[in-house]
Amino acid sequence: MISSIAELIAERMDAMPAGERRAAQTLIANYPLIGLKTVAEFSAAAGVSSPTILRFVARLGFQNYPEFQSTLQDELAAQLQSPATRTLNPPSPGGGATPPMLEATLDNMRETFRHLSDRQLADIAAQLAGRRGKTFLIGGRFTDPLARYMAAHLAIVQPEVFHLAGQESMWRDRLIDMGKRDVLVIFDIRRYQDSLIRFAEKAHQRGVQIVLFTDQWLSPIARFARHVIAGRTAVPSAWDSSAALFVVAEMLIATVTRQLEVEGSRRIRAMEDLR
Amino acid sequence: MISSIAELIAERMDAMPAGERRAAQTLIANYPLIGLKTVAEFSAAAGVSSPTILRFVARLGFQNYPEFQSTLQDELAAQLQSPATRTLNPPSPGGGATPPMLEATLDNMRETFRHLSDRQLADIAAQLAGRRGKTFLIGGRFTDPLARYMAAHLAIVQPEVFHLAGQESMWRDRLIDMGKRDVLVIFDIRRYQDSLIRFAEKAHQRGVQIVLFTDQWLSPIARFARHVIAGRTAVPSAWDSSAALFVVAEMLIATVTRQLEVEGSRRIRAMEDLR
DNA sequence: GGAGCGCTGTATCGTATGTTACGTATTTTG
DNA sequence: CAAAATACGTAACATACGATACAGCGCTCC
Repeated sequence: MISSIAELIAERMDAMPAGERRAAQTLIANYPLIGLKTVAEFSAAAGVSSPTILRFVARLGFQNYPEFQSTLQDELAAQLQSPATRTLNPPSPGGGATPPMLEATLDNMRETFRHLSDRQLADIAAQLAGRRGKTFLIGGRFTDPLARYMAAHLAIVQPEVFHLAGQESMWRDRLIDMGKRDVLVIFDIRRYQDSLIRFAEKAHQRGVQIVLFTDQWLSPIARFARHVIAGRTAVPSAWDSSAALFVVAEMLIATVTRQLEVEGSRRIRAMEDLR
Repeated sequence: MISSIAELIAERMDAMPAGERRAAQTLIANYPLIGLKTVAEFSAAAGVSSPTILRFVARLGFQNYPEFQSTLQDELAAQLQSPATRTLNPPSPGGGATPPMLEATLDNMRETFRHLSDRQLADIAAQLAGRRGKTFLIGGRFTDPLARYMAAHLAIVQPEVFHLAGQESMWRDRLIDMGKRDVLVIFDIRRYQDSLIRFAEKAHQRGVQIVLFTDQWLSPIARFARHVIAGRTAVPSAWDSSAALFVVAEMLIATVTRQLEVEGSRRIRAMEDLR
């Protein structure tokens, strides 16, 4: 089974004429980036003419150059998105091999945070801690527990935190209470739920600031969101993993708590007195 | 010092208008491949028009789109040629190293799994997948969302999965339905809740098999539990982290799903038909 | 409430890019 | 060694891509 273009080339290289073989070699040498550049650049790097490059990709079975490039890009995307192939990983102490699923989860978290700036986290935390308005949280079928988890914590350090639960009609009616001073935290990963999208749109129209937790393919809600957190979800399982989003949520909780330290601890003490 | 485009974007994202921010987000979400495609494809993915994409790259300081693409390619080339620098020197967009909290969370997971044998996980999964009895899930104040999350998934691949919600009196009465063929999954970390402990004890007396998710100090429920999963919870935050337990839960969900593959997929198909 | 500014999308334009035709060079074969 | 076939590059072509001008719209700030 031939999976990558590199293999395909290696297999047919011998059956190629001299010029095309040079093209093949230069492509392998700096794989796959040369193939993503223009035909002119490729041909210059290989020291052959443009038509030779085109004949080369034609011989590989592609209809035209763009098709060849698309395939290369897809291949690259697969490589980048599953860093499982990465050789360097912190060696698991104790000698026991870490299960693939844990491996993937840890990678997901690292990847997620790699694309998440401190600045962005700080901004979101500030928005949540800024006590000017109310905070609403809601999630989809599988992610609603994350919304609950976050709500459970935030509700302790500050007032006016509401988790939107129950039937759609229930929380849709809560829109009436939302304004531009308020924040709506939404969790939505594939398959994106229409009800949530509609809700987000209406909230957006009312000027509500939306913080979206989604996957790397971005829920359509991203269109309405002030802040978007894109977590990696791919794991060797029948389900997507929300673990990375969970960790981001915990970090936000921690940051918000720290910012509200003074009032927060006062609240907590008052709460304990109430028991 | 700004080395990657991702950093550059993270820094200027806030100063961007809505449309360009959407472009930035989609680029970050599938970094960097979208940026290597044509302007038309990029704009379609971001849900904006082509000129917005061009204004976006212009704002990043590039003279034109090809220049932007070249920079992305160079960056990618550097990454591909030395995969070592990728993990050792993770170019986090914020410019800083991995945040301490993420560091601690990752450590927690590794530690948690180090003390968790495959055998134990397999046993628990078998217990959950063994379809002889019902499955109940419940959690404490902060961990109940984890119970919900697990219940949401398990309920799809097998029947008779119940999350115990609402007031204490509610689920206490459900004890009547529980017997020795049933499994009760409990999440309980500090500060351990009396109500949960009482509930676990009564369930144990009825012969219910208890699977306990707790922290490293072990909830008192451990005494009644058939299986105990002790997750690390310490992080530099005012709160404990449930992330490790979350990951264990996800892994169990995955394993159970795999074991029930045949019946599970039949169930899923039947469910989709019902829509 | 009105005027000004800034952002965004539509439509058009110029051009760089991939593609093809054709002539020359090079190798292969009888 | 000659003749044919294949390979390669030059040059002309068409398409699709990036770039730009302009108008509509919403937003902010007097």
